[in-house]
Amino acid sequence: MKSANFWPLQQIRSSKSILALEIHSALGDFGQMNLKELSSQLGLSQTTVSRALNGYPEVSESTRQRVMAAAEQFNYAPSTRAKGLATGKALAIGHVIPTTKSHEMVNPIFADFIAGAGEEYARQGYEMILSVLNDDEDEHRVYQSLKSRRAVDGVVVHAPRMDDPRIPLLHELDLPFVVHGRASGVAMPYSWLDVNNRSAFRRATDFLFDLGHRRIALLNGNEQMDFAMRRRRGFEDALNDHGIAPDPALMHADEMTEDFGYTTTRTMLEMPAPPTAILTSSMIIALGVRRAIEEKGLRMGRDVSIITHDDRLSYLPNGGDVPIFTATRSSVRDAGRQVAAMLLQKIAQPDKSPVHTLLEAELTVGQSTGPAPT
Amino acid sequence: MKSANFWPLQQIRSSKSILALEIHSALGDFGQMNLKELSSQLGLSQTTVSRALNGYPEVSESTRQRVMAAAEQFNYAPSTRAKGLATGKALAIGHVIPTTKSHEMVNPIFADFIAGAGEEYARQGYEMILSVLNDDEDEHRVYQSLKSRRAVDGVVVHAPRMDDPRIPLLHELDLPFVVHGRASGVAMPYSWLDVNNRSAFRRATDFLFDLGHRRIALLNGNEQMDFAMRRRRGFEDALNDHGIAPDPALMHADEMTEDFGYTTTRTMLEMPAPPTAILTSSMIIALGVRRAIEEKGLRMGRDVSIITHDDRLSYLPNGGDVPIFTATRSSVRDAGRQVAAMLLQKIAQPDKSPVHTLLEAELTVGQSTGPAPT
DNA sequence: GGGGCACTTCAAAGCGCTTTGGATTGATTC
DNA sequence: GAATCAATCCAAAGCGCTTTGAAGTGCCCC
Repeated sequence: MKSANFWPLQQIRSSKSILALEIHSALGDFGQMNLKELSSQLGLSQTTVSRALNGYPEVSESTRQRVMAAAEQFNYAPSTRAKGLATGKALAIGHVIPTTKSHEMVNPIFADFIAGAGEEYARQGYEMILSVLNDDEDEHRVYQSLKSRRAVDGVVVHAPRMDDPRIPLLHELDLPFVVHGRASGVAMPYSWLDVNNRSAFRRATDFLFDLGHRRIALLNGNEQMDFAMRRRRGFEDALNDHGIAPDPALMHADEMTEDFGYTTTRTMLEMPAPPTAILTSSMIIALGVRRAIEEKGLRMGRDVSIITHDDRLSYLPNGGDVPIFTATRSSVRDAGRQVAAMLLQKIAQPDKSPVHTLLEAELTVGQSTGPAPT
Repeated sequence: MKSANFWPLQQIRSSKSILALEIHSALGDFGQMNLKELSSQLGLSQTTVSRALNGYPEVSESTRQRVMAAAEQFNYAPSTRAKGLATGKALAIGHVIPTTKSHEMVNPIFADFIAGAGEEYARQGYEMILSVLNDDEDEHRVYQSLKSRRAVDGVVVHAPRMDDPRIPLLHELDLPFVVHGRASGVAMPYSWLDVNNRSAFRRATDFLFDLGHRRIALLNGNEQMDFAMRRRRGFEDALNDHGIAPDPALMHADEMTEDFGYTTTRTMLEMPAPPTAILTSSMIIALGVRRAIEEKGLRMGRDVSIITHDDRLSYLPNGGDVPIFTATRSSVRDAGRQVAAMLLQKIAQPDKSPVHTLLEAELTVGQSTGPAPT
C-alpha cells in the first residue's frame, strides 16, 4: 500500500499498464468489465473514473481522455441498474401498449410513434420500456406496478379517451407523464402534445364545401377516443358554418379497419342521395372507401372525393411525390420525438408547470378530391 | 434491542403494529415503500420478508400470508433495479426496432409481435425494453451497448437477413437470443422460430395451379430479407414441379407498400400476356393489387386471383367470418408469444442446445381466388 | 524550507435488494 | 434435564455504481 514510498510514480504507472493489458487479454471475452476493474486497470480510483466519464470538472482533461479511451477499448459502460440504484433514477421511460379491449387490436400508429420517441431516449441515455396490458389486468395496476417497482421515471399516455382515468391516477401516483393527445373532461392540468384535430377536420370539410360538395360523410374512429370526438366537432363546425345539419346516416364511427371503410361506403353509396365526398380518420379506412367506390365503377376524385387523415405511417406512405389521397397530415413519428423530449424535460424540472403543444396538420391536396359532380 | 427480555412477545408485536399504522398514515402518499420500511412495519427482518415474497420455503405459511397482505396494502414491490443488482440478472429482454434503412420504415408486423411477446414477459416478471437504431448508429453498437450496460438478459432478433451478421455478433457477445425467422447462410447453431414460408408459398402456388392458373406473378418483400427469399423458393419450387420456368417479368420484390402492389400490378396487367394470378407477401401489397385490378374494370377472384400472406395484424383484419383474401395465415402476435417463451427458457437454461420451431401457415380460402379465366 | 493555493485524486458510505452463515426458539428424544 | 432437531428468523456482506468529505500533489511565494 505504501509502495509509493519506494517506487517512482512513473514506474508504477507503467508497470500497471502492462499488467492491465495482460489482465485484459486474460479476461478475454468472458469478463464483463466493471468500474472497479476499469479503474484498477487505469491505476485510478473508482471515483475519478466515474467522474471522468460523467463529465465532472474535478478531473483533468488528460485523465479524462485516458479514461474514455480505456472505456472504449474495454467496451465499458456503467451498469444501468447500478447507476439507477445509486442515483435514485430509473433512467427509463414507460409506454403502456394501447390495445382496444374489444379485439386486442394494437393501435397501428404505435410502432411509428415509438420509433420517434426511442430516438430521443437514446440520445439522452434513457431506456424505453413497454408494458402490455394483459386482458384480465386493469390499467391501474400496470401504472401502479411501474411506480412501485421504480421501473421508470415517467410514462407516456397513449390514446387518451374522454375523461381518461389515467390522468388523475398518474397525478396521484406522482409519476411524471405526458399525454399524446388530450382528454376532454379532465379538469386538472397536465402536459400534452396533440394535433389540432378539430381545425384539421374543419378545414378539410371546408375544402370539400369549396369544391361544391354538400353531402359529406365522416368515417371516424371510435368516438370514445378523444381525437375522434374532436374530429367530429371540426366536421360539424364546418357543416354548421355552411348551414347544413349533420346527417346521422352519413356519420359513422368504429375501429379503423379497411373493412369498416369498405362496407360502410358500400352501404352509403346505395342510399337515394349518396355522399359525394367522404372524410376518413385513417389511411386504412380510406383504402376501404376507395375500394367500395371503384368496385361500383365510380372514380375517386371525380364521382366521390375522399379526404383522409394521414399519420404518415412509414409502411403506409401516401403515394410518392404526388400524394394519392388529399389528406390532413401530421407525422406521428415526429410526435413521438416531441413527446419524449417534453417528458424528459418535465422529469428534469418537475416543478415547471405543464406544457402544451398543438401541432397543426397540413392539408395536402392529392388525387382523391375534385369538384362535386353536378 | 434486548427488550424481548422485558416485554412479552405478543405485546411487542401489537405495539409495533399500532406504530406501523401510524407511520403509514404519516408517510401517507409521498413515501415510496421499500423492503426496510416494510419489514420494520411488520416487525420482521428484511431477510424474512424477502423470502416470504419470493416463495422460499424457510418461511411459515402464516408469516408469508401476513407479509403478502402487507405488501399488497402498502403497494410494495421490490425495486427492479435493486433486485437486478442483487441477483445479477437484468430481468429484462431487449428488442431492437427493425427499420429499413432506406425509408426509416418500421416493420408493420412489429407492433403485434411486441404485443404478443410482452404478454409473456409480463407473466414471467420480465421487463421489455426497446432500442431504436439511430440512423447514424450501427447495429453492432446497439447490441454491444445493451450487453455492456447489462441492460438485458437476452434479445430477440427481428427480421433476419441472409447471412445476418447479428447472429455471430450475439454469439460473440454471449448474449442469449432467439431469432424470429431464420438466416440462411449462417452456419452456427441458434434458436429460432419461423413460419414455413417456403412450403406456404409452394402450397399457395400449387393451389393456383389446381385452379388452372399458369401465369402467376409474385410480389415479394425485399429479397435481402430471409423470409422473402424463402417465399420465392417456395414459389419457384411449385413452378418447377409444374414444368414452368420462372418469368422475371412476373417476379418483383420491394418494400411492401400499397403503392408497390398497385403500380406493379398495373404494369403487369398491361403486358401482352398478363398474369391471371398474383401472390403477394403482405396484406398491404394485396390491397394495392386489388385496387389495380378493379381500377381496370376486372374483378378479383374472377379475372385475376390473389393469394397473400396474412400475418393477422390486428389493424388489418382479413375480413370477418369469410376471409376476403385467400391467404397463407400465421399469427405474428402468437409468434411473439412463443419467441418470448423460448427466450426466457433459454435464459433459464443457458446450456441447453438451440431450439427450433417451425410453424406451418394455414391456407384459408377467401373470395380472392377462382378458376383461371379461359 | 514551509505555508498557501489550485488541482487532482481518494476512501468510504449508501442506494434497495438477495443470500449466506448463524442464532434462536420450542418441541422432541433419550 | 440435557441433547438433538426442525422450524424460523436474523445480521451482515455484497451487487456496481455515485457522491461526500477529506487528503494528496506540485507549484509559487515569502
